[in-house]
Amino acid sequence: MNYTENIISKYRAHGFKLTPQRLAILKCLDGNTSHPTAEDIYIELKKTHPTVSFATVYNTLTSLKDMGALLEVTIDPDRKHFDPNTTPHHHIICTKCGSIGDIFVDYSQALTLPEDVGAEFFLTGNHVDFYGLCKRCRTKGQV
Amino acid sequence: MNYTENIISKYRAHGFKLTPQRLAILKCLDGNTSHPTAEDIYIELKKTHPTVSFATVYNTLTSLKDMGALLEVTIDPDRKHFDPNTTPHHHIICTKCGSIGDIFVDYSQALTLPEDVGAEFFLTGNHVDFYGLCKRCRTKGQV
DNA sequence: ATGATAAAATAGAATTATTCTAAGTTAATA
DNA sequence: TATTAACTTAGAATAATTCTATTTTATCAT
Repeated sequence: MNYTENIISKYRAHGFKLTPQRLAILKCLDGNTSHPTAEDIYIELKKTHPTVSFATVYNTLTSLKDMGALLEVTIDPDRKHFDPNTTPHHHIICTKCGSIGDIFVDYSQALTLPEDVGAEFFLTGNHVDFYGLCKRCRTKGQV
Repeated sequence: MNYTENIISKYRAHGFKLTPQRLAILKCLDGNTSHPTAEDIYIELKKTHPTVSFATVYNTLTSLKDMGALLEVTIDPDRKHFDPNTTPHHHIICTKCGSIGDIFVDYSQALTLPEDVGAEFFLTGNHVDFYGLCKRCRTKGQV
């Protein structure tokens, strides 16, 4: 069962409607590793659904988040990005072009807290951001 | 030389003015580990400088960032937080109360990229966010 | 000390991302 | 096919941040 099919059954299970707009948003997100913003999705949707509104995009994103089928990525200080891949992973960000990539490695073993903090804090997760220059930006020369 | 003295000399070196508002913002930031937002700082400033404006707060924060004396922390999806501690470190976030703590451990040795990614990406830094429940929220029971 | 001046502070308008609202539309079900 | 709760829509509202035009002031040369 792929992403879209999986979520369609989740929508049904929750008694939510399967509207053309929602299906189009799912199609846009399925396998999407570009970490789009709400606006990216809105622009993409406009192509097939010219009357779609931002409210629908945000509403759908919220419903997906609520069902655990979408993650909000807090990396860009200016806007929210979204990630349909909900398996735990980390991100690698190009500080020149802003592109975001995925890193599927579990670093939990190595990421131990200092004793004093670890004794007080109930740890539930971690997330690593890697910074640097992507291949394209490296090649194309300096800023 | 402490934080405030250090920055005062940087301001002088850059030919910037040392205004009472800026000095008050420096005083508010010096040794501040609470990761305040612009509004937090604005509210604090109001106590001693009732006519201060948001523009002054933002302008000063920008000048500090430009001088490398302040870091913008992108952890909260809804607003920017600021950190006067510019030595590399990581953060620990309570998912219940939103408080942000500092972790001064260098995990770089352990945070190696997968070969294929590492070969293409010029890595310059990393940042770890730890998630969980702080002591207070653990103790006070469930949400 | 004083005056000149570039830099900064201020109030409020503008911008941008996101959320809300009210009214019309529709998917799902009986 | 009718009913209805849920959805979509346009546009207003909100909130964080930035911009603008004007007034004020820290600094420096005198």
